[in-house]
Amino acid sequence: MEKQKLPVSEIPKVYDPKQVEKNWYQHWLDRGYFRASADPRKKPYSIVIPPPNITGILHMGHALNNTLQDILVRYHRMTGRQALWMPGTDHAGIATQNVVEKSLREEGLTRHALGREKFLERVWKWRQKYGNTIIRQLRRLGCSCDWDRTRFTMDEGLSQAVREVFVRLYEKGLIYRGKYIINWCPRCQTALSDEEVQHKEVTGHLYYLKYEIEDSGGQTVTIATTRPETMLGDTAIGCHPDDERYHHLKGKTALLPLLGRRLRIIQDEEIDPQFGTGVLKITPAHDPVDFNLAARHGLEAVNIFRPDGTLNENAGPFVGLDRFEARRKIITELEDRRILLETKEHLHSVGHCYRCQTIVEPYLSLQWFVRMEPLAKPAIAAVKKGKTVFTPGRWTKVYLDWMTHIKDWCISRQIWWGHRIPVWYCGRCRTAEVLREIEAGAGKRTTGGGKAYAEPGMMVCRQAPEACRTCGSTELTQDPDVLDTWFSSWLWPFSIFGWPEKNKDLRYFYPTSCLVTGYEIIFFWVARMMMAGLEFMGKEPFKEVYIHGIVRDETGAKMSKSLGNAVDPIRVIDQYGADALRYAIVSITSEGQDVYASEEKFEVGRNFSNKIWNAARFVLMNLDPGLSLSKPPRRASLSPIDRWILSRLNQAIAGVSLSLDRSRFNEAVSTLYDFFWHEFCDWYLELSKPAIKSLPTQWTLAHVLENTLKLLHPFMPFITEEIWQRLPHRGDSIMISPWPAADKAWIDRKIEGELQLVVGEIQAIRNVRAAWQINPKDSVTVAIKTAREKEQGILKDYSTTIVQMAKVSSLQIGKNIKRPKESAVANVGRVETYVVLSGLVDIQVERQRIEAALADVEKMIRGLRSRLANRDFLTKAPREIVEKEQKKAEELENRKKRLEENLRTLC
RNA sequence: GGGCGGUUAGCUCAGUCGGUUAGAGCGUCUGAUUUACAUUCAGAAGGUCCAUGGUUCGAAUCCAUGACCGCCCACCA
Repeated sequence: MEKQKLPVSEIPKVYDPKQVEKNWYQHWLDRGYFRASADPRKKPYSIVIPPPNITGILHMGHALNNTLQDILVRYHRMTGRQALWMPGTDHAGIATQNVVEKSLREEGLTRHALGREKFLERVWKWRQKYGNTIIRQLRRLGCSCDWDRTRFTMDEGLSQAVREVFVRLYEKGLIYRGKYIINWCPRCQTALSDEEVQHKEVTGHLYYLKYEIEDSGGQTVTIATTRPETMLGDTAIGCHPDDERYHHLKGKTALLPLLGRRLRIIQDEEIDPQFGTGVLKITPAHDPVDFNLAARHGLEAVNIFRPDGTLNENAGPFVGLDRFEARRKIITELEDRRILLETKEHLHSVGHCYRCQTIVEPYLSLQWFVRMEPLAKPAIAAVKKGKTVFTPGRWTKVYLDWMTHIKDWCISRQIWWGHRIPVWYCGRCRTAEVLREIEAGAGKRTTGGGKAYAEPGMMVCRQAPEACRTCGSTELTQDPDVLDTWFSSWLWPFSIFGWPEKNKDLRYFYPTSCLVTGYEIIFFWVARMMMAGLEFMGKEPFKEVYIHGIVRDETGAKMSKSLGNAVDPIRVIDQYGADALRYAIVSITSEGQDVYASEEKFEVGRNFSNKIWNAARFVLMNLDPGLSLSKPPRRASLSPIDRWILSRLNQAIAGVSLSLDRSRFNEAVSTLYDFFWHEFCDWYLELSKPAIKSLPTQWTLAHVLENTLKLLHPFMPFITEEIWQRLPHRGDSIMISPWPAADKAWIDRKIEGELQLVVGEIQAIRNVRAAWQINPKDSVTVAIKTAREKEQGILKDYSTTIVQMAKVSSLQIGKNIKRPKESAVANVGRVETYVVLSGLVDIQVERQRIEAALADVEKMIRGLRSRLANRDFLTKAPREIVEKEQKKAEELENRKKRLEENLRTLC
């Protein structure tokens, strides 16, 4: 974009982000600055985006997550690394299917009515229409992803990687199929992994039921349960073998109320005698504990639910009822028959579907699983050895705990949108008998020891086979299920580079440098990527995992669209600008803590943008057209004030770089805010006004501004580019300009210290003015004829400057006298009003002021003296601390003397 | 049941290796305006750093115990 330099007078007073953001983003795209490719001359820096769901709409969590990534990428790009940010989206199996099904419902359609193929066409269409919303929104945020490389988890290449991984794991004996209790969502009608179930504490009820013992003359046993409807599937009852209360039940049989089924009475160590009555009803098909007990004791499993959560034929008179309705009916029935003895409130946690919040049902069904333990071992080792580091470190433990107690991963989903399981079955080989055997194989783990799981007539292939390998039949059907969404996401860090093909990008950019994500997907995603990366690439997928907090609203609720409390980042960008949003969200994110977003935070960001804008406006207004930034003036020609701000600048460069290297984003941004606003603008800009015609000062203004813009660029890319383009810069864009290096030669602690003293003096004068209650309107009398004038060196220079600025005048306080008309005074700006004539002092007030100050100083001196008199302190504290304190004490003594002298002269 | 995080100004929060008189933003109050910026500037008020005990010359910071708030994990029938 060729930008005509506006005459300064036409730079608007208020920063307007709209056009600026659009133009510069397009400029960056046009010039290809986001692109990165393998370049052996440079060090790589790579990040893969946590792929947002295609159903996603940018929320504050995304804004935080992606701003942090963009900061890292932009920073490292400027430091000269080959920085790549790989973007992409996730097909989000269940979530997307739900969305499309919902839109079908509005048309009065169901996916079943439509059929699998037609339905998938609809999903693809939906994806084409809405699936890139979030990508567009990320661009508005300013994300510098290499968009040409954008991937989608259902792209052909990534799908191929999925099949490859499935087959390899299968051949290694790490994938098997089996009939187990899994988490079933009756609404989505699919299996869920353990991680996809959210447990919530709810107050339910504990029902005490009376079961009759067979042939015992009416003896009964009382059993406590939270889910009475599952009694219909009971096939046994049990107690702890050492529970003396129930020894008389050994070998007996109980009778199931309502249905009259005969129930074995078993003993098992796993049954807790403390819970309820100590007797457990055993429902193998609907409870994981019971399922295990049943496997040990050879009990039959009776399934009483249909996939949609209604009761099936096994439920006798309750067939067809919904599970919760059935619960109510059964309770009433049991009450009527006096089988329900007691109902107590009971706090327990109930699993909910993470997609639709329906209560999840433990359900016995045939599913595919990944055997995780062998995969977890290297993933544990890699983190223990520090190959991958978590920031903040406390997540290491969370990760390791989960990995150590890892359970097998249920990967099949009974939905249509996703990667179809690459398994085919031969209709001829799978006779009714074979199928019965498979069905009957509940609980038997048929694989292990490196051998592939096998079923007659089953083929696991990378491509659809033409014919059955055993009998040659072409009567083949593919497994109808699809894979868990995360089965493609866990390959993301290498599948996006074209794995299994070995190529330059993979070699150059893998392992990636940093993964930025929230803690809610450590188990879903981070841990599994570690396993996949180590298994298939032989290397950890990232050097660092940066875990940030969750964005909440002011009341602490997790922001979500459904709660209606979400602050829409796009609205914030429209209203305040992307830079303001980015600044705000970073400034409130301290390491790993959850953050609370609110309107006022974005206002602070907008105000900061505007401050930057106006400071730049001032500098540009005063810059000599011939000034060259690349030709620094001789050091001697710089005023002490110039040298002060240059020193401060270099401290800021060092501080910001260090903070970024340590991933302390909020620290970096606050350093910049303080430096820019409270040092550069409040002091330097004001003090530069009298010297504004001086070229060295102009150079300093422009130089400090330019370098601060660079430091700010990763955080606030748009406004920094806009201003930088108006400066006499070199190069095409700030985003590819080199990151400033802190030049130690410029850091001058002496000048900083001395100017701090002067600043202190000015502050003291401000205080005097306040104490005297001088209305500056009346009292522009300005002088700094203090003792300081006699002092040597910088202090004197500085005081002189102020005197010059102020144009000492002899106006008197209290009279409404017009301000002097000298232009110099007008130019002085705000500083002028701070400086006040000494001499015309209310002696009483001044004495009070000095006495108060003296008291303060004396108090501090007492504290210091007692410390310095302490032998332990002198011998045990580090020397530099002691020296610092001694110096401080001296300074205080001097100050005290001055104050006392002032007091004497007053009297 | 296990684990993690938090408790600092009226509000929201920083506070690194234990070391000056504990900071910021917002809010409140007082004042400023020929100004790059009212999306601005100056000033003031406002603190038992959750409690108790310990370590230390020195603790908001380290240790122990407890309280309260929040989160995560677990086969809490």
